[in-house]
Amino acid sequence: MPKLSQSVIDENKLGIEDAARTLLIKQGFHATSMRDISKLAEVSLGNLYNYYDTKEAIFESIINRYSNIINEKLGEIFSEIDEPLEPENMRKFGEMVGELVNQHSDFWLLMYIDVLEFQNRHFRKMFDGLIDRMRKIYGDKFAEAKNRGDLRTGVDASVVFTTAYMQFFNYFLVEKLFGGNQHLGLNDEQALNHLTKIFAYGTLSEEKLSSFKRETANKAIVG
Amino acid sequence: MPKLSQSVIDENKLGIEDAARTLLIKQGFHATSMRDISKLAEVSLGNLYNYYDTKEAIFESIINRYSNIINEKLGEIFSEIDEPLEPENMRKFGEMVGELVNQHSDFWLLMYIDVLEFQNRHFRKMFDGLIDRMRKIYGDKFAEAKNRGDLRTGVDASVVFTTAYMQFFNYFLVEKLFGGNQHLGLNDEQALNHLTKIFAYGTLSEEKLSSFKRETANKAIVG
DNA sequence: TAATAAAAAACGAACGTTCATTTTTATTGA
DNA sequence: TCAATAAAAATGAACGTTCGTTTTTTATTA
Repeated sequence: MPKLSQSVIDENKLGIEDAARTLLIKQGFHATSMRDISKLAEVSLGNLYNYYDTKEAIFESIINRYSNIINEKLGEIFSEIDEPLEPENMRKFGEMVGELVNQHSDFWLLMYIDVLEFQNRHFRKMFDGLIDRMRKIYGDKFAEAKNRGDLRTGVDASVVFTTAYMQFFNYFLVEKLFGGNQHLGLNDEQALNHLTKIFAYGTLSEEKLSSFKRETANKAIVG
Repeated sequence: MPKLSQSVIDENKLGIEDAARTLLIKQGFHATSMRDISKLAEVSLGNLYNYYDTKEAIFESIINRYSNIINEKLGEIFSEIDEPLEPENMRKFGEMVGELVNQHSDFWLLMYIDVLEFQNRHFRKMFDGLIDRMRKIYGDKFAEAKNRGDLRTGVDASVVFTTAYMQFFNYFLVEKLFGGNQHLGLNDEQALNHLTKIFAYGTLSEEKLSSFKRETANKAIVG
């Protein structure tokens, strides 16, 4: 029969990758066999090799496809946050990061597969130079906030926001994948409030803070 | 021959587990074969089964042994921190967590193996009820700090400290295993300073903070 | 009918585990 | 003190499966 149209090929590949992803996140890379994939995808074993050269090629294709989705979602999240340093917005940001993690936890399972099997070859770009990307998105806002005097001296807004991103991210990952079971002793709502509070206002009371400022010792830390 | 002395058995098991761990963290669970382990441990394939019932049993024994070491190291770290909320101490704490992560990054690779292959069955206890353990260790100190008025109102010291722990932990893990490559745009020393600053004093200037307090809106967040 | 997709069969290699056999050595009796 | 012994430890070939991949055969349709 003649060559399949590209759209049909794409559909078939999507079906295969859906099946493969389901299995991969459930049991890892090596524990997932090509026979498992062919069975779940309802495609013959041999035919898989008409679409992909190797098993790893399936894994890579899944990651590439999924990365695009995640980056898109992240872009949506960032675009919704216009004033990233406002506590309300930071909390909202954390909330959206939490939804992303919970809705797509399998994506991060794929990342762990990548860390273990491929030294994170395919996922390195997720974290490499993370702060530069934040600066690209919010650099102007950060500069404005600084000029307005919104920021404590010695604190870099892009570091704060990137740190907050990592913290929210990690909080929900631990809850979802690592059996955190309310590891902060709070439900998600309360945790979001508390984390936001810490990032915005810190821990120490103003009295304590000013007593610290009177001392000379903590040059590197006191800002 | 009569039974080997327990000390010899323990030595032999240690040798096997050292080899197995080396391979597991390099290539994952399913990619590591019993033959690989027997070769590196210089023990015959069959003899492995005199020491362990299954391959998974080797994995479990490694985790149990390693968990004890890590918990001991964590205990040492905690015991060195007498005033956990003092910025200097918090920074010191972060530094020690960093050393722990860097010296034992393979331990957390084992955790990712566990997440993928065994739904984190063996590692759940690492995070489950984490904050309760922190309260057990520092509860008195936290209460004292609160009574002294060191803490911003509405901020729970045990949440702060647990959060800081997670943040330090995650920062070094990302750098070590996920290709972070100075993902905060700072070297480790600077990052420690900056993170400590955030936890102690927060982000917002006092002017900004007081203007927030005048508003009625952010009841949940403003503390 | 010619070209291509899909399916089926087959490949050698490797897997975890078992087991008959050999080697080792702590104990024993003298 | 030291062979003899018996029980445990160590061995490596072999088992039945399963692996990723290749090759061959069959089905489909412009």
